[in-house]
Amino acid sequence: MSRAIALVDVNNCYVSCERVFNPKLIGKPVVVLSNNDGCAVARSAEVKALGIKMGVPWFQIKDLAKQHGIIALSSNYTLYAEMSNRFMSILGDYVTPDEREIYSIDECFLDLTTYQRLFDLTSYTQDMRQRINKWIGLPVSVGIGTTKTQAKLMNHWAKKFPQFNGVCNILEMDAPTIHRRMQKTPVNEVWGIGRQQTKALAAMGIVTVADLTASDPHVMQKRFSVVMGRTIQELQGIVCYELEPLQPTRKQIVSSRSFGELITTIEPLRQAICHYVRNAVTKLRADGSVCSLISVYIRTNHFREQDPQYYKSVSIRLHTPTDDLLLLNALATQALQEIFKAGFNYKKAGVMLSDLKPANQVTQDLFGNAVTDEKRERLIHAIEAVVERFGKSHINLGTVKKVIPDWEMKTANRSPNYLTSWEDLPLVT
DNA sequence: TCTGGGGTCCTAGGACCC
DNA sequence: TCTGGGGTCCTAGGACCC
Repeated sequence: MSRAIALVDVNNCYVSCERVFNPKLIGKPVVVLSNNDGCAVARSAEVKALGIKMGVPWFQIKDLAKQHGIIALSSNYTLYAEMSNRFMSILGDYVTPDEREIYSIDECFLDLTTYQRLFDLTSYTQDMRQRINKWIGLPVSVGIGTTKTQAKLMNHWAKKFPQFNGVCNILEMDAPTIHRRMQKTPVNEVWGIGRQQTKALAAMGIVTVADLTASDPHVMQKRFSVVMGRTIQELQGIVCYELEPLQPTRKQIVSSRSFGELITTIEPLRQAICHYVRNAVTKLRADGSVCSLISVYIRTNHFREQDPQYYKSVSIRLHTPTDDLLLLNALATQALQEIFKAGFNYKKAGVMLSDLKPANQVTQDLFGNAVTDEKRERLIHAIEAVVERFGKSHINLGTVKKVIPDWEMKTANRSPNYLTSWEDLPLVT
């Protein structure tokens, strides 16, 4: 029995969500705009038909929009998140938790391998589509393949060819048909192939999905990257990416925003940064994490090439990981003062919290640095091994490092390199 | 005049330390 | 005093994704 991975996604997600609550928008050309109403981030089918691309600045299409009666809405992410929860929860009725990977706000991978025995997968997923539409009013498409990359491609076909009626299943297609459709699909539709790669591939004569699928993954991996090699294998049906049902905890939290107007002085920047820190710390605490590094950046408007440009960021490392708002705010303000330069028109600023760790796993080592329980245990074992081999008088970080070669020595240059006594060792709680 | 925000992964060079 | 190698950290930037 072959593996069967489905990708279910909401068509024109943000526009569809808005239509659920305002049915007058149905059948009309609608766009949803980003913050500051800057760019189009979602387009209805009617708008796509006018040739308006994803992410175009609103001011560039304003005239066209007027001409065709396009309705522009500011985004409402709280609403979209709520609709997303309901969508994912309905999918949860069809599979077990470890057969579902929530990939983004509007996309979900499902492992349907075992369901092939009991159901026809096309009708099974058609049932999902209908239920989602009936219960929460969202239109969805389904692509089914043996790998995630194939499922993504099938999802694209499900939208592109009306005869599929929203579900495209590669397992039901014969090889010549697949090949013919791949020949007609441009290579940039493949998951992981962006603008730059498309250009580089075109220079080698690879322009369609069929071309890429026929290429040698090992040769291409050397020429491009390991990611490219995997993408090709996945297109060929060789699994490189497993389903990841458990959301990995994120590694950084970013809070940033463009300003509606240009800023020249430090005070409004300070207020903005203060706001971003609060925003990021709220997320940090919701995750139950603490951070060890805070970065702040400010920049001018890079679209205004005629203006003098400035971009500067600075990071501050914390001795002890924290989620303390006041402390992080003070550090961010200090960072801002370091990088601020008068004489520029600032357009954007941001704060990044990184080196995140679960708050409950963090303790301090004898230098006052935070270590996870796991690391501390390894340190203690190493020291015990040193004592056993060389005796107590030889306990120093250098010897410890001989026992654990990959032990991080980053504290060695700021703190005493030598332990003075056995009693200095971290306590085991 | 007006051009989003939040992520991941990878690479490279310079400063600095042992 | 001169030399080299190995390592970390920081900054910057590029590529991709939604």
